[in-house]
Amino acid sequence: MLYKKQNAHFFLFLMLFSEFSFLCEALEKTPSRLSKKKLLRAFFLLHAPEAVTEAIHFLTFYFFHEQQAVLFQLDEIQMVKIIAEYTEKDIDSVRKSIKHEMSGDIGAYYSVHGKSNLQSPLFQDIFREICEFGAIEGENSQETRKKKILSLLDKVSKEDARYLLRLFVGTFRIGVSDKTILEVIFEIFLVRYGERYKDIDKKKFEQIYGVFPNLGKIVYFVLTNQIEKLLSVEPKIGMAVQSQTAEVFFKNNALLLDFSKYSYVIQPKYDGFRLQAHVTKEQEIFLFSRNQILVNHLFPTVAIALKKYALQNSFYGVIDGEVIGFDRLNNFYLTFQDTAKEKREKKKKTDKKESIELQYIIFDLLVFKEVNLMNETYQKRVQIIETFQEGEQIKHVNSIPVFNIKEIEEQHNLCIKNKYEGLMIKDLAAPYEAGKRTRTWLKYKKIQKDSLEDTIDVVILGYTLSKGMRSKRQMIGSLLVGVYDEATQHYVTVAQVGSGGNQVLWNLLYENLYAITVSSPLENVFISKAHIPDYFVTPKIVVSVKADLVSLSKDHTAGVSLRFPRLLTIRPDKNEKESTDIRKFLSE
DNA sequence: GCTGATGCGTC
DNA sequence: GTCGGAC
DNA sequence: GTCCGACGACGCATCAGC
Repeated sequence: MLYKKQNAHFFLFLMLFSEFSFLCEALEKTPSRLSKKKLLRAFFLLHAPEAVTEAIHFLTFYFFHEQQAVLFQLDEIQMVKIIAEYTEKDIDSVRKSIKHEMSGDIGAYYSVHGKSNLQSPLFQDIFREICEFGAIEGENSQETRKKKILSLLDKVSKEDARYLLRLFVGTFRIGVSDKTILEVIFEIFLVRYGERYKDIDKKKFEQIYGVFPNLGKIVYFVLTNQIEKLLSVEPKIGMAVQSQTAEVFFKNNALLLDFSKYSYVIQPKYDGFRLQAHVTKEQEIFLFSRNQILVNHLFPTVAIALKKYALQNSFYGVIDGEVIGFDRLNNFYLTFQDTAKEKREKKKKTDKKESIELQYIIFDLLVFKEVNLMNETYQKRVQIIETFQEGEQIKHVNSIPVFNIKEIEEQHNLCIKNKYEGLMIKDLAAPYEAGKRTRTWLKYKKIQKDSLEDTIDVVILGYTLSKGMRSKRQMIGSLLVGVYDEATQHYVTVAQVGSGGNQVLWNLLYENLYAITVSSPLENVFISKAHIPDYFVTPKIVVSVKADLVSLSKDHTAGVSLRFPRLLTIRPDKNEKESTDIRKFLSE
């Protein structure tokens, strides 16, 4: 009996890959989040902690090779070729089948048409092999990747390959993400340790995850009874904290603000890149992106300037802020697009304009020396920042107190006039909530104010089929839209629109577009290679869309394009030539 | 060595 | 980034 | 209210193929 039990435990430690893919399949089929959580919990409790850790890493795309995140760099067309070759089918028919019958899901295609294969390898072996993708680079690397995929396909059943292939193309579509997994881990904790740690709630778990964003390790601590270790997690200089983000502010949700109870400040909203800077006691600099990726190599000048700043202020700790290009000569901030050009990878600096620098605008302080400030009020954190002296490229955000909506409107007008993206409204009493989108930070962008003014009418030139879950509700994934150019009598494209619009609208559009679908575009319709849709239509139907701004474009044939386009409604009252001349909105 | 297509990561 | 759908 | 995954433009790096 004892032998049998030990044996059973041994067996469970050696989890099969098929067990993992069964879990994925069950999760995918279950619509209810509650049921998904039940499935996950049962799975986590059944398997050994080491196996669960790796399973969670798999589910959250967390693969490392020599401390580097693994990138698959797999060309989707290449993937189709591999599958076609392996299953001895014609490439074009495979491609078409994936698009039309499988909602763009290469994994689903393979689970039906793949090679039958009864083997089921150990999960940990597959996991290890996946990590090895991180070592592949350079010339002929696509060939090496191809071989690796072929060898993996040889090892797993066609059903199991479904999630493997989805991993490579970057989507699981099982309706489970980190938040759900964290909840499950918390529930396991509650059952096991709830009695002993009565004051530990879900919020505490979220806080831990916020400063220690590694679900695999968190579950390992819980499953191996290392609760004290887990609960003592603190933000650590050198380890990225999850960024706090803001909710959108609308005129009609201004009720979120309670001026009688709370104090608020506004700050200009800079249209650059979020940057979290860590300075160690030894003056070592770590720069992290919004998604906790180390980006020192992208902003070398910021790192140098920060070092000076730290030295000057005897500072070490963790800072949050925004990095944005600034033209010193002409005294203006660069557009987002231009700031992006200032990022440096391996590129040489030859084209660099002398008067342009990257500024780092600091707006929060999470750790100062040995002290964790995340649970202090924002007021206190800002006060500490203001005791520091600004540096050459290192600036402090300007906070202005506001006492009513009218003042917010005034400040908003001012910010727009000064070419900021808008403004941020921050609650001075709030702590820093790592990884949360909170109402203690609100973003108020230009578009939210002048929504009517910025509505744009465009004509539909083509459409592309929807993928994944969306394909269960509607045929269309996105519309290729453009404008009519009077001067040249051409239709030129300005955007693809796939966000916005409800199911009813999209299905109505499909009915209308189906009837005017043509096999090739008319002669006066100009579409670049980068935007060839699945189907072309005769220019006829006009829709109104909303966008944040108009920017210069290389790929859209209008020469300009819409940033963050979303669908609003059909305009049956307009004909194909009555589109908005959006060039006049170009922001520079 | 150049070009075009594509992935990755930012917003 | 925006957005709608499902819970 | 929260979570999830559809969908967008764009710049840079990378690599296949010429």
